[in-house]
Amino acid sequence: MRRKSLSGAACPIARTLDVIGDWWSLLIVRDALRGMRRFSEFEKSLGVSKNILTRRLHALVRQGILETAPAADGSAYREYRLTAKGRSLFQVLVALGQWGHENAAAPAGSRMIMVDREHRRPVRKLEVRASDGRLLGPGETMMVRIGELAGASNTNQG
Amino acid sequence: MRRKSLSGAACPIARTLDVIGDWWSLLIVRDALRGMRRFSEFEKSLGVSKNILTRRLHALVRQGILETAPAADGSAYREYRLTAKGRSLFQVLVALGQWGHENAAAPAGSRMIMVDREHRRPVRKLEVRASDGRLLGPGETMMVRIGELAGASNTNQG
DNA sequence: CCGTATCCATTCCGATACTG
DNA sequence: CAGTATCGGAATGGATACGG
Repeated sequence: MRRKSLSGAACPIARTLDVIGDWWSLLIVRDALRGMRRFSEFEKSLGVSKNILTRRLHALVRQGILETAPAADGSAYREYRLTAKGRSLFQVLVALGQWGHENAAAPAGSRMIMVDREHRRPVRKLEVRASDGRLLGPGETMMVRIGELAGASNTNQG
Repeated sequence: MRRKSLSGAACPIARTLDVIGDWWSLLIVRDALRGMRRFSEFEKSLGVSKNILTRRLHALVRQGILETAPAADGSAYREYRLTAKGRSLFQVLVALGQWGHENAAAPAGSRMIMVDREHRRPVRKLEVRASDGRLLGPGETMMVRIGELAGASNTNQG
């Protein structure tokens, strides 16, 4: 039988899960927060097949989390942008990232990226300094507090 | 073909979704944070059939989010308690609740409950005062900030 | 009360092939 | 590049019946 809808639940947690409780949606939003807009970007990042990417993208648009616009590069295609409603999922992703960081082992060699909380995009140029003021170089690590971390990597699978 | 596992993903968000990305898990954790421990409590609260509740419960135990212990009431059965790992999902639920509160309409007449952040349980006795110091009574509402809110209701579906 | 065991319907995901 | 159209396999959810 069909899965029960929770869209009318009194609990806001349940209602949220009804909207973005599925697997791919949050990963798409994550990538969108990183600045991705084009179909092929999502496809490459997620390693998902076109048909289900299309389905998820359309579902997110239907729910007002993404919106389409003419592609910025002038091509005949559209791009997918987060709405305000979609951007506000940022907090959810921070919490998920933080939990995973602390409770699910990362594969060797993986790295985090920093996200600009104000502009809600990945920070591409960043100076990181240790407590003694020394500038950290590539390969060095430091602890960061929740809220500064949105989690990500440079691989193509998640 | 089979859904790809993200347990080895470099991104902590993806790893988290691999663990608790499914529908029921977070709702069970939510109820556990409210103090529920017994099979029948979850069953009644979620309105889920026994067989899938069993499946989800066991999965959560396997992943170290819940653990079983002899029932506190001395009966022959077990109860399910959150581990530290499970309790730390609190932040995720707060974020989900906050988003739903702001972006998914609540049905008429639904109410929120307050959660004690330190003990991570619902607050059963609570004085709520308006900015002028007046004590709010039943049926009155006020805005609360994220972090004070974990979302819930008094219905049996979510 | 707390499950286990079946059975069925639906949904979801992935591969592949095809199109403008 | 950005999809659409099928297809099959697998996991999921729900109903129900049964047992300790």
